[in-house]
Amino acid sequence: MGTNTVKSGEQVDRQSRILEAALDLLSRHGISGVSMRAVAREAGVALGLVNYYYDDKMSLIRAALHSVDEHDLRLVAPDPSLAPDEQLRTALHRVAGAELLTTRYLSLRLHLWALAQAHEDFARINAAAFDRYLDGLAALVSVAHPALPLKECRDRAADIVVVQNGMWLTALLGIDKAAIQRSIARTEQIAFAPPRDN
Amino acid sequence: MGTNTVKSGEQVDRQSRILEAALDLLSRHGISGVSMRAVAREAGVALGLVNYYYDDKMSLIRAALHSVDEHDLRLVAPDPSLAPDEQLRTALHRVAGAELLTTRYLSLRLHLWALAQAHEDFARINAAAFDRYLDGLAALVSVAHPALPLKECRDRAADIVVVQNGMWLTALLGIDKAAIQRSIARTEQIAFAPPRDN
DNA sequence: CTTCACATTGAACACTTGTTCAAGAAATCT
DNA sequence: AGATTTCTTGAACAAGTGTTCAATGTGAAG
Repeated sequence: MGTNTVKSGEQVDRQSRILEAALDLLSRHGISGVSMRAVAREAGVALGLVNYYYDDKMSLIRAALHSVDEHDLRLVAPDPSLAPDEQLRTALHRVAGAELLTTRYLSLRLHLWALAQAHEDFARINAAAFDRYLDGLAALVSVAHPALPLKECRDRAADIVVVQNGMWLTALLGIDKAAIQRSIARTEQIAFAPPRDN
Repeated sequence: MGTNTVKSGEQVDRQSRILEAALDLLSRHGISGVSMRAVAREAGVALGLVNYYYDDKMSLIRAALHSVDEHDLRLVAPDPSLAPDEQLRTALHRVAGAELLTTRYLSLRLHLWALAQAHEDFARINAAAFDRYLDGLAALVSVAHPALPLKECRDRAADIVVVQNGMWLTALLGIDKAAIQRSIARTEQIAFAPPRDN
């Protein structure tokens, strides 16, 4: 068991090819474009193999959701090689980076949100991932702003997330880049604001 | 022709019952929950009648999209009975009002966005509606802030929309109301900021 | 009344869907 | 080598899909 022995050719293992195909179809055509047959075709495998690696269609979508959630979490992962406030600043800028503002990722995120609205099962997974993201962001704020009470850090993280979600959504609708840049500046402003004034 | 003669009973005309059913199903179960049969069942009519009023499934969804877009536009409609800055302020508060933060509307909006991502056809309609919304908001800003150049008004409107989209999305994910309230304050801050400082 | 346009029905069509399964290929083990 | 476990295939099935259409109901105009 353990890691599979490498196949003779150089092709990736079929299971992740299948998952990748599902992610691609989901981002391009939405959930109604993700049929087991379409996934099999896109991955270049037989229909039966999709059901071999993933019991259900549900399991397949769940795996896709999980993979995107993991990707999201990496956005707010601490980077010890940077100064505290640089960690926070680069994290805030990452959400408008080239890889992220790619339509594929944004579209994927949108379709998964929509899916979470439709199925209680996905809603739970999504909410949990969202909380972890919020925690990660709050931690970055706290490290960059040690004097700030934790409650306030979480509030700021929540405020930042609102703007970030707005940026993601608005980027999908094709608004001008300038508004995105101004919104990034706004998240920085929230993050690095003086400790409170009331 | 013209308005139909009123049916004997007090029930609404079937066409709008069908559209309403489609909206309901879309908001609750997403696009894959909207089958012609499900719509007919929900509306309490026979299957054939759905295809009688709407040629396609596409036409039905298009009508749903159109109806929500109209609702969106009404959010930024000018209200001559109010003072200019009150018009803008109430419009900004409306997006977090009880009717709007209802899950049904938000969910609908989300699923329609997702649909627009999947079908070029819907994408165009959606983009056009989005532009009209942006124009409406920019007009409100302009009226409340007569000295401000029009370009600046549009920029502020774009910034506000980013935050509003974020609020809508985040409300769906069930974040605390406090963050929403702070975000509304942020939109006001953007709208009523002094004319520029650089 | 008859006529006629409109509204409404549900059966029927061809097609796609998710899932199962017996069969076979390929790798691993003894 | 054979034995065994793991992959991989595509046919088959029942259920669901959008769309069409001949049949019927309904109410107003002639």
